[in-house]
Amino acid sequence: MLDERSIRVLRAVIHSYINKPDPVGSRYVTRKYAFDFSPATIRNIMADLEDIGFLSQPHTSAGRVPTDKGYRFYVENLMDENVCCHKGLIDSLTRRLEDLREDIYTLLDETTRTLSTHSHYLGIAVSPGPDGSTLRRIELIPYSDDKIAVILVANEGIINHKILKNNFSFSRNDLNRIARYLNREFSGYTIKEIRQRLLDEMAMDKALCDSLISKALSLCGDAMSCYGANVFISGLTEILELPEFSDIEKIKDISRTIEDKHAVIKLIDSLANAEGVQVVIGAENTVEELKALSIITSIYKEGDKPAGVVGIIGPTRMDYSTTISLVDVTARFLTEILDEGGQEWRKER
Amino acid sequence: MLDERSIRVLRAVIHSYINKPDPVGSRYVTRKYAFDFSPATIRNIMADLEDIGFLSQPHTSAGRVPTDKGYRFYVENLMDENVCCHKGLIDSLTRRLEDLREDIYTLLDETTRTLSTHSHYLGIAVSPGPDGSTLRRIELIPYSDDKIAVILVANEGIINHKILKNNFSFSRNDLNRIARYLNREFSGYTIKEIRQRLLDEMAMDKALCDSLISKALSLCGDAMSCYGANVFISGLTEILELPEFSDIEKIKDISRTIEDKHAVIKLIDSLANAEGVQVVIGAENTVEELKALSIITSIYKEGDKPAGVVGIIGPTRMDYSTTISLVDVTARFLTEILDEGGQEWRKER
DNA sequence: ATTAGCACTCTAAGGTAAGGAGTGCTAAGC
DNA sequence: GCTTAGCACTCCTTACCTTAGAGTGCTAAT
Repeated sequence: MLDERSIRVLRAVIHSYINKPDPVGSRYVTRKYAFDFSPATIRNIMADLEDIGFLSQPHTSAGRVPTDKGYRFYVENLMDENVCCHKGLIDSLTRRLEDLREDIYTLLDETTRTLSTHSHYLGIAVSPGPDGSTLRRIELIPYSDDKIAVILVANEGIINHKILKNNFSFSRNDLNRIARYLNREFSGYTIKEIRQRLLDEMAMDKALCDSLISKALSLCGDAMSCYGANVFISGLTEILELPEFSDIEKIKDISRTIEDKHAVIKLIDSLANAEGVQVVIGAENTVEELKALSIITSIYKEGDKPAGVVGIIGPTRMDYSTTISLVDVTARFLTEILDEGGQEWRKER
Repeated sequence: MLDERSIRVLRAVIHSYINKPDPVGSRYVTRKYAFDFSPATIRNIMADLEDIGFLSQPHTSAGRVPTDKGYRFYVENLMDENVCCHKGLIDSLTRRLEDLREDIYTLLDETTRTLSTHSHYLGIAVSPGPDGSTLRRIELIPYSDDKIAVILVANEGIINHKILKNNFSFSRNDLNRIARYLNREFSGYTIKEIRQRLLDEMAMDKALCDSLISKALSLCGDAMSCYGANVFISGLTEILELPEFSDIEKIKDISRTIEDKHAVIKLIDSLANAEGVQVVIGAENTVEELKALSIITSIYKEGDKPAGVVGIIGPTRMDYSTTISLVDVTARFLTEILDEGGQEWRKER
């Protein structure tokens, strides 16, 4: 489809533009990227690339700028794949996450920080959703006369606590018995499975009436409802430094978007199913406010189950090859950390 | 020091500037604020106010702008105190915090959101520091072969969990015994007191060697170390709308500051000791990046002990009287909510 | 003590011109 | 037939100038 020369030119334009967001002209390309042709020839090639839709001109007498389609082609066909030794990243990840491997919230928070300082874009992470993670223990603690603290300890270091109104006023003894029962019945299952079983058993139990058990089940159900995924985003300071965000309006768009966690979760969820690194470029995005941005994500796993998502949000002219491998490495790193924690538990079980 | 007329002028200038950040001129003051004097007279008065340092001119032929010192005088002497029926605020606080009263983190997060939407500035909150809060229960849960999840349930709905490397490998039975011991010994004391007692007892215990107890104590000590205050900030979108932040550099300053939680905590801590609403105006601030901003805070309490701080960060030309009472009302509201939760517990004890 | 009048200052906005970067096209060269 | 030098053309950017307007400070009159 494209001959060697066109590809060289496209690559040159993209690299130049990634480096500095100024339209790149034919003369500049010949000089900077050591072409054996004159600017005029390059101009012809560029005109062709514009016809295909890979480049565009901000105005008649300006240089060329890559389009989303151009980036897409670049990412899929002509990226340098060899940028994979993120020594610095691995180092700081290891250093910063060493002590956190069991508390996934702090861990993800630190991860986004590290991602953003290394990429100079926004680092994002979504914690494992409720469904996938496996319950280790459930603990019931009397909190006040009519309230109970329920603590769910799941895999991946997730600990979720919740304080519930207790309509039945259990004694401490009751609570212990309920806790023992719940642990016997449910630990080792995923939250999703437990929810399902709760539904089943409560349907059955309607007739049957060991009231303590049915109360226990309803308690457990309450505890697991609205136990949602968490979003972490950091690096606003980083992207404020980028020339494309010298316009306040763009910053407003972004800040609006990232303050609305629901929107982010929805966005990320749509990418959470595919294996490997996902790249969404500019207008491919479904969220209006982010159509000027690119998103690179990858899932991390716990054992063999997908757990959550990490990634980076940056301008469309981002340094794809570096950033993609950055995200890739980070996701693998997280998977590894979670595995270490998980193995012990699986062994124990 | 100042005659009636000067005060009227100062108030007029400040009100006008708060409303719209344009230098205000003598003619405008006479017209808008119905003075019986000519612009020339007002000019003379303004010149006097400038001499005292309450007003200043951006440039020779511009109107006047209040200085930090001017705001200070305004806040201390001439503010309308009567803006105190924040019906809307109370309503949305009540509505949004109804179900959260036992989980202080979510509660504070929602509080900052509410504060920022109502004030259109940044809402901030700092959760109770470790020292003041009272331990209700401590719970030890085996997490994996060599790790223990320690869960501290404190007053004010704080639940803090932490996963510790367990160097002694306790059996589940040991853990239960340790937990029972710790609860008997320490529940009802503040974290600060417990830390102190731990130090004392461990010094004594060096000779004495009921090893389980000494291990328990060291475990407890670990759990309580680095259990720090948490900062919540929201409303970036709000302040982006303000005309004074049309300059990117200012936004950078702010975003740098609020991404650095340590700096914020340090800042807030310096205000946490005084009773009532604290107002820091512009350059009175010690943090370089915030010298263009004002900070209004108030402590909220749990029982009679100061628990944490809530407040608002905004431009120096903020609407002090409204904002101050907003913060005041919010702090009282939090105190009330925490009290409801606390009373039950104190009764039970 | 107050104020009308006036000269003066400074900014913000608009308009024009020059400079420059880059293009597309054409015609000549290899 | 592909390449390229040359050239006219377009459009943005910048600087500079001008003008209008808002506001001041001073002075002299009330």
